[in-house]
Amino acid sequence: MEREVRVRFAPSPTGPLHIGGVRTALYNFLLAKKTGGKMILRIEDTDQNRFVPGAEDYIRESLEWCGIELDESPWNGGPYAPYRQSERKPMYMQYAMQLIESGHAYYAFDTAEELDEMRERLKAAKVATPQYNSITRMTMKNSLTLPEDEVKRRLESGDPYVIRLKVPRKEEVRLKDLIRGWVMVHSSAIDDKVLMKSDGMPTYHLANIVDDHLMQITHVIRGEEWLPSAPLHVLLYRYLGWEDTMPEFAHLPLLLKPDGNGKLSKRDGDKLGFPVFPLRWQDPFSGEISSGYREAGYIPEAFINFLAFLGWNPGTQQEIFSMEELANEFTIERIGKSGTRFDIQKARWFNEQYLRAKPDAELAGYLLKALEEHNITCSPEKAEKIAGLMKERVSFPQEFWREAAYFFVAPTEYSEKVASKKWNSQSVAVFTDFRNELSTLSDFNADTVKDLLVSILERHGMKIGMVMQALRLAVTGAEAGPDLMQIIEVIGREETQNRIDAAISALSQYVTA
RNA sequence: GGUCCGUUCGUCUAGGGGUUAGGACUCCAGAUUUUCAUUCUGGCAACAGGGGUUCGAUUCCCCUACGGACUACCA
Repeated sequence: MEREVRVRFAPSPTGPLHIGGVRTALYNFLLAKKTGGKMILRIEDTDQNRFVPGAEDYIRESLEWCGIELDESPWNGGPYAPYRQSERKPMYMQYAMQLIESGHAYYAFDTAEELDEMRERLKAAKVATPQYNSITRMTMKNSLTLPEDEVKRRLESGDPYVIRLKVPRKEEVRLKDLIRGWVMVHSSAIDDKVLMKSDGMPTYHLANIVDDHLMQITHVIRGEEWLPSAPLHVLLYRYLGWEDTMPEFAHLPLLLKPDGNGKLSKRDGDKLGFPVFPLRWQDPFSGEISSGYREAGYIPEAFINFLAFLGWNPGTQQEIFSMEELANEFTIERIGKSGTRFDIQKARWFNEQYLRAKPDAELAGYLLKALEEHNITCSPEKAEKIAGLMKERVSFPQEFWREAAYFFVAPTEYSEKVASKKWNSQSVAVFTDFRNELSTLSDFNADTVKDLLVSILERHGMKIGMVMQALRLAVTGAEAGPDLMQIIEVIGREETQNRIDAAISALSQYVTA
């Protein structure tokens, strides 16, 4: 009997959700969606010292923006609630006790100073990896070395203690990773990890295994940084007697810096000028602001498409995928093994593709919003037309306003380059006729305006190429843009005439002969 | 340092014992356009190195180099 697929994304609310975390969440979601399974979100807040206000809301809002839907979460509940580890605190101790009783864990009373001392001592003795393990634990203060009655006394008197896993001295721990195949680690490389902290909270390792088991998780898809501790997790499943329902593991390759070495960090975004977080974030302590993809103008579907391809591909030539399509095509087998260098250029390209695929009416909304902020009124029809003219020349929605302001505001500055090269007495003569005869047009649209211009040019013995750039300059002040006749149609007859008049007087110094 | 993971164009990648090693982004050139952009066409550009195995390795194995992660009472 195949179990229903149940995957989880388990972030810590210690700050804004990193883009790598979003990808991890996405892959989990995709697997759930493909298999008709369930997607669970669990908040791993076992470290009270690292709690950051607002981080949990940020996670929630980020996933919503991305279109990653949760079947079970702290916010919409589920059959295995609660979904916050801090609220599950009472559940963990019994499993730690179970491990102590079966001889797989023990109490340890060492202070931080004593631990430091031990590590220093080992370092001085040139031990490669100073760690609390099968050998060193015999020199420390724990229930393996202390007399039974002293352990009892310490426990009863409330001495601070932790519970550590008793990792065997010599044992091969094997683990099958869906992406990497069999991974083998010798138990001597694993230290006696703390399972229960002295504050009564479990560590990640214990809480994670207990919750994944209790929540019937079938696949653990997480970042590669967890691979080294995965064998430890296998041990935990084994000692708890849960090995037969242990989830499958898939460790995702990391997202790397665009340049240089190392994994992608917050600093890289600042340095290279792109966001590393889905949403804008203001640090509640320092007030520092980090930019987000949403605010930068990325369309969530494009962002998701881009993210999906960072380490995964469908094996076909198709690149544009909706969430539905991604879910249909997704398989863990097609996730790559090697780290992925982050390339913002590709994200931008995806955004352009999505922007161009959107209907003009929808795009008009972006423009309308910007216009509102600038106190400019505009009909939806006009905004739609402008959006249609502009959409193939912008990468982000906010550029609709930035690049198309001349549709609403007459130019106050003119491109020096075009003015000096194209503005002359001949073109001024043509424009004078043109602005006057515009009034004679009974039907004012791009076609009739163009016909008029062509006939005037014929009269002057000139070709259209000789004046178009100058006319564009007069009307928009810019060197480039969409079809000029369309622009004129949009801004209207009178405004066009006014702008030509203004340009003729403003650019008179360029007229030489 | 130790353990583990990885290595195909600048980047994301397909492929896989015998291929002109394919695509996408970027970049360059040409065509189209009233300009710019779009679009179209074309171009530059890769199997980290050394040993094996094999008739034949980019593909399989080993070593080296390089890169990465981990090495906390953080996750």
